[in-house]
Amino acid sequence: MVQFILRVILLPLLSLSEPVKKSVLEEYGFPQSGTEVRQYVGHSLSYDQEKKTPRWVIEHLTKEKTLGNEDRKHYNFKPDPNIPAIFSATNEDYLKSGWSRGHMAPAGDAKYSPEAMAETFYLSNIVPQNYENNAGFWNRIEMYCRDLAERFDDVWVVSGPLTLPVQHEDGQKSVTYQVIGKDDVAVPTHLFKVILARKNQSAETLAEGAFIVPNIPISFDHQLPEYQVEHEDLEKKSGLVFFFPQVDRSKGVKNLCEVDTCRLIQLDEFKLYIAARRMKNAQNLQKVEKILRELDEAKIQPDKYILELYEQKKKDFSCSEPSVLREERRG
DNA sequence: CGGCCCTTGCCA
DNA sequence: TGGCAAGGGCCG
Repeated sequence: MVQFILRVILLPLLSLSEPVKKSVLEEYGFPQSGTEVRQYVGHSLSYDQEKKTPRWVIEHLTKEKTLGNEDRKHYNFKPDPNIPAIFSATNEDYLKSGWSRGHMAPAGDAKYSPEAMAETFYLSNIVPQNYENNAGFWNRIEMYCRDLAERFDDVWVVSGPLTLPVQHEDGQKSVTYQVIGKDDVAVPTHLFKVILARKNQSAETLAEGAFIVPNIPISFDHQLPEYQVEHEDLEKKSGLVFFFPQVDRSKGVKNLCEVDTCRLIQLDEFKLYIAARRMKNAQNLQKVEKILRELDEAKIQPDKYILELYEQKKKDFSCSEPSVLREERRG
């Protein structure tokens, strides 16, 4: 009888007062990693709350999206309102830091939509980038991607920062990277880009290239294939998997630089492009003349497009009523 | 195209 | 008065 009372009545009571011990995980939850994917009009990203930069940014580029007249001059960099302030970079972090605010999803890919363009200026889409790299080599890659969208129907681009290890003289390896501003925004040692292109929605035409670019000045005599790496190599270095779930890879993927050119614009072409841009925006005859003079000094032959612009501008500035600027030919 | 910086003008 | 937004000039 005593045994019965112990076993059937007391033990259950004891176990009720002393329930199965919960794990710390169950009791307190777990650290919120903040690795969820954020969706914007023109791009999606995973944000790195420690580094105060994106981890990766993906965009779907089409020929249509490269059209449009939205002007980046009307937009400013600002903290992403969707990211808690303690995890966000600020403009002050970048100011006089020696590093520029480099877009991952380029503003030039968002000219079709004011919302999309405004969102590319959120600091969640920005990493500290070397000035010359940003305006030069990286810019040329972005131009190549837009050009690629002319030849392919769908282009997906994944971009992001890397902090890669270096080997020291004693053979040991370590990861070090600069941080800037009061928020310690991480300066990447390298940037990566994965470019996937497809024609006519057919898996047979899939072509991909993966690239790792050091965050330093890279002159115009360098070309994209120099920085191409194996898909798996980038996955290993970045800790990311670039699998593009919406894309059928079963038929295999070709090497982008074998199927397409991977040719970046040359210095003369670049200067001509810049000159045409400036010509379009020039507000008086003196500036227009100066642009042509500088081209001449650089021994660059003006092309038909820029000469047409020149003639149009001359007319506009001599007449009292400027004619409406014609539709631009170049994106 | 990619950026920086200075001036202006507005408002609390 | 100081801070912010917009615009213009400048450079690669």
